[in-house]
Amino acid sequence: MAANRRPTLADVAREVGVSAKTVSRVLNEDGPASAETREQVLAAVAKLGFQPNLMARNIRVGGPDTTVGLVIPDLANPFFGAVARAIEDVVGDRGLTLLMGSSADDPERERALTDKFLARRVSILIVVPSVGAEHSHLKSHRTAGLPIIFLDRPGVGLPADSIVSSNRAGARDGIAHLIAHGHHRVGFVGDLPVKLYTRRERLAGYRAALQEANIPYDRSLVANAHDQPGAQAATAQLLDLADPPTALFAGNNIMALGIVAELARSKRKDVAVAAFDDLSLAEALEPALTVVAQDPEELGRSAAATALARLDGDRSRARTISVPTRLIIRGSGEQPAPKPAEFVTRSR
Amino acid sequence: MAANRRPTLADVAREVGVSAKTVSRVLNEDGPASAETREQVLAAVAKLGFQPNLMARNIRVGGPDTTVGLVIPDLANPFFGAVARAIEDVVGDRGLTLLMGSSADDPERERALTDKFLARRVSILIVVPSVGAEHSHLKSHRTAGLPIIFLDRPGVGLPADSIVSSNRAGARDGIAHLIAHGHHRVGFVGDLPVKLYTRRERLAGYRAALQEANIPYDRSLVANAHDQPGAQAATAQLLDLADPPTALFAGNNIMALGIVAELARSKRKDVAVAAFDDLSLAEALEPALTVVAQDPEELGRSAAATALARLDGDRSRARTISVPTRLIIRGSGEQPAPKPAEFVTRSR
DNA sequence: ATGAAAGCGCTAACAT
DNA sequence: ATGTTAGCGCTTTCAT
Repeated sequence: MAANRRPTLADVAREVGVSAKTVSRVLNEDGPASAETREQVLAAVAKLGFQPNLMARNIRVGGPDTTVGLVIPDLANPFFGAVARAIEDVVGDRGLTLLMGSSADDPERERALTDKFLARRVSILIVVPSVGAEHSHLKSHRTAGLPIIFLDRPGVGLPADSIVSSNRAGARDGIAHLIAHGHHRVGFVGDLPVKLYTRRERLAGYRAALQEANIPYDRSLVANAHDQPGAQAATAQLLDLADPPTALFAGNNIMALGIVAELARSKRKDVAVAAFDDLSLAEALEPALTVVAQDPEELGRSAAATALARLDGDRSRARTISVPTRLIIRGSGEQPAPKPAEFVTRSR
Repeated sequence: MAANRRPTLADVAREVGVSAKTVSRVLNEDGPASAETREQVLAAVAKLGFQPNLMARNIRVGGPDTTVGLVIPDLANPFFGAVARAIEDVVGDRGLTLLMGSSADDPERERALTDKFLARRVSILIVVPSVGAEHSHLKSHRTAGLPIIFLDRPGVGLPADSIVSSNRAGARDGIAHLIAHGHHRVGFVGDLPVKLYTRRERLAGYRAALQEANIPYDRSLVANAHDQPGAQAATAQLLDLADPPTALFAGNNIMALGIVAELARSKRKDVAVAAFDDLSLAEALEPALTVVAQDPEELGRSAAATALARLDGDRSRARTISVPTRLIIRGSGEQPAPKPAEFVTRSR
């Protein structure tokens, strides 16, 4: 009825009539133990419902916990879900358990979470840095041998391994694809805040592609949004411009949802579209959505593998690993650009 | 350079020239402490990069850890991601940290994960039971006062709170919608294994709707798949039957992806479709996808709230809470049923 | 306002 | 094959 104290090693030992150490030995398959003792101990464990206190064990053993801490911005974003699954697969093979929590992209929550993980002595810390977060406080842990990996975005104030997508090149490829189909006015719908690493990199790729095609950068073609409804509104606004874009590029998967939703709502099939990051239904859209696909599995695997190598003593310089993206052409980028008659011929 | 030992309370105490207990007092804002001592301690903590060992603290204090353990089948499924986010929001307000891991729907991995959580003395355990898992071993923990909640599916062998969607009624509504538009041959694409609780409940809803409309159950219209490609293949097979379905119902979000993908691939717009669980792009499809939407946020909130009530001493009988679904009609269910003459000619 | 000693549950290092 | 002692890093209890 009442919350009775949980049984301890000593309780089991008393039940059987042996010492605590003997029970410990049986449970950890440490030193020898007679078959009879073992059985009695196991029986008592089952009878009492004993569950070893891992915290007490870890504190005595001194080593780190067999746990990997992962901080992501949003549990509900399938991109991070895929990354997390890949990490879990890799570290699971080493007997490590993945524990994850979300920062909601808030530096304070990120700090609180990492502190909790550190206080729990995780073996590995993998963080998707929040905008505005600073990481120099992790320096001592890193020098003390704790592998720290930044994922999707680089950390700030701490030389540590980073695993990122090749955002700039990927975005450039996507934009170039649109330009190749005759589009000179390409809208960019990016996420917020504008200081976000991935956002900046992808916008840089956008500008690079324009430059390569000798198309001037027009600030009014760049829109921002926090979420899908915002992206939807931003799309509507862009298309409402006096001199509107004939093609749109989504800065991430959420922005893509907004763009696609708005084009479907307004029944606009004449706008070419490409998006950064793949969507599960991209192929079923009409036209099917052309994307710059990231490789979340590879990001996760690479992060986990790098961390494990560090755990095994790799003390080489911190690396930044860039995971390539892949342009998947499905059709939405090939909507033809309207005849130039529409606007004044621009010099080139 | 080498992995130097992490500083402990004693190290900080030595640095300042006070006792360990004084440092402890300052850090936990326990007893009194002179302003000067406090500052010195805080300075030393910062200087040494001291991070209290939470495991050591918990072991001494004896209470449970300020942690909630969540076991889900798949980190990359956005449905569970949304549920997890809702749980985190609720328990976070109580200062609890959500830790989650995935069972891959494997009873053994589920057991290993729950054992780890128990060994870490989580305050709350929330589990999406794997198929074939048995939970009577959790009984002693529950009687010892640990809140245990089953999510999405009921547990086996243990009376504990369960939070589930109203699967049966939801599926019935979805099927009834298809039948109302003239469809008498409705295919069901369900996930595997067929023993899965949600799968069984939704199929029961399917059968109930047929019965209410006096349509005989035709086993050949029920297909199964593990994943999206499987669902795609199953869809193709169903449509290839001599007497094919004129409407399809997806048993979950993944199956829906497969059905939609296959219909897009084969350019079949004449098949009516409805799906259990919403998809992010459902509105942008042509026709837009009619769904029986679950409420993952409410599932998560409800699970968390129930758990917290238990933590606060609620000792009432275990409840099963059913979270209603909502039929969202978007058009895909209203494709007209073909005239009976049509499929006679389709003898190829 | 601060400190000393004891102990949380467990295991390392020595016994026997 | 098993038991004893000490101690992990922290907090409780009781001093001072």
